[in-house]
Amino acid sequence: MTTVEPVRVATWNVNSVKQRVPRLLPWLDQRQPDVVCLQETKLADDAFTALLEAPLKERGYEFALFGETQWNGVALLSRVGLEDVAVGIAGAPGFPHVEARAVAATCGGVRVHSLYVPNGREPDSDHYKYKLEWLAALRDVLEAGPADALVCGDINIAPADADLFDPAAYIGHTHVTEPERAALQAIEALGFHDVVRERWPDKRIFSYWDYRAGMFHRDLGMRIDLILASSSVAPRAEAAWIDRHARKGTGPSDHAPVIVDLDEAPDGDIGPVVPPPSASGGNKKVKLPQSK
DNA sequence: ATGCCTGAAGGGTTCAGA
Repeated sequence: MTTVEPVRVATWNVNSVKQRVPRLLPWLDQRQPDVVCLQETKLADDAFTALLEAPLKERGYEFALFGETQWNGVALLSRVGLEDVAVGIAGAPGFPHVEARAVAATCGGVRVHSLYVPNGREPDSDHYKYKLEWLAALRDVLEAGPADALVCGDINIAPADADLFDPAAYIGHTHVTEPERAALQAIEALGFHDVVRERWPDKRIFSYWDYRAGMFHRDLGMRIDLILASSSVAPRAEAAWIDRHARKGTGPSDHAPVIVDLDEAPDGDIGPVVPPPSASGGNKKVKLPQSK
């Protein structure tokens, strides 16, 4: 079933949800997202539930979790339905055990993936190979999945040099190598659109700033947290931005949330919105906004 | 120094992050 309501979707690497509760709950109240993908929760599922079940339920959210005690951990919050939850990426390798890096569900008619892609550490390391294999498995899952989909999360790849404060400083490092960017492009070749970059083609926009050395205040960051919308969903993206405000102040994550507002499903999915002229009598004509 | 912060585990320090 396809939703007819506008939906606000966000993704945020919170760098320990336990430490971030004083920022997360006010941010939910302020931004009112309908679907929230969290990464680096760093909390086992029972501890997450004990910590957040009450405040999330109070705000109308159901949630799906894939956590572990120390590292990684992803979550998916939704107040527009949470169906067919899938934990992990089928066919993806572990390191060596399967890490808590993916959870997906269908929310308001859209398949939403909350992802924490492996870091890669050093090019050609075992961890780097793991990252590339993991991304290849993700691509296959997306190819086999529903057409209406959103890929959200800490992708740990800067799609282009414009997504780095100092491209020269990153040459030879992970997040920018050709195989990593090719893995992202293989996902985009399925029809996925980087909706934030498409909305702000020339803007300096980052989603991560190192805690050290005043990097945020000097706006020296990277854009590695992405929302990719499938070809059927991308036209519904009415707004797309990075919520830099959430990186300010006391006790922030080192990542900022990324937010996309989806307008209601297109006419073809929900029937005509405007009645035919013969049924509208003497209504004056109005100029409709051009669809993008 | 070549990780300048931050967080987790668990122990008085180490590993991880990008």
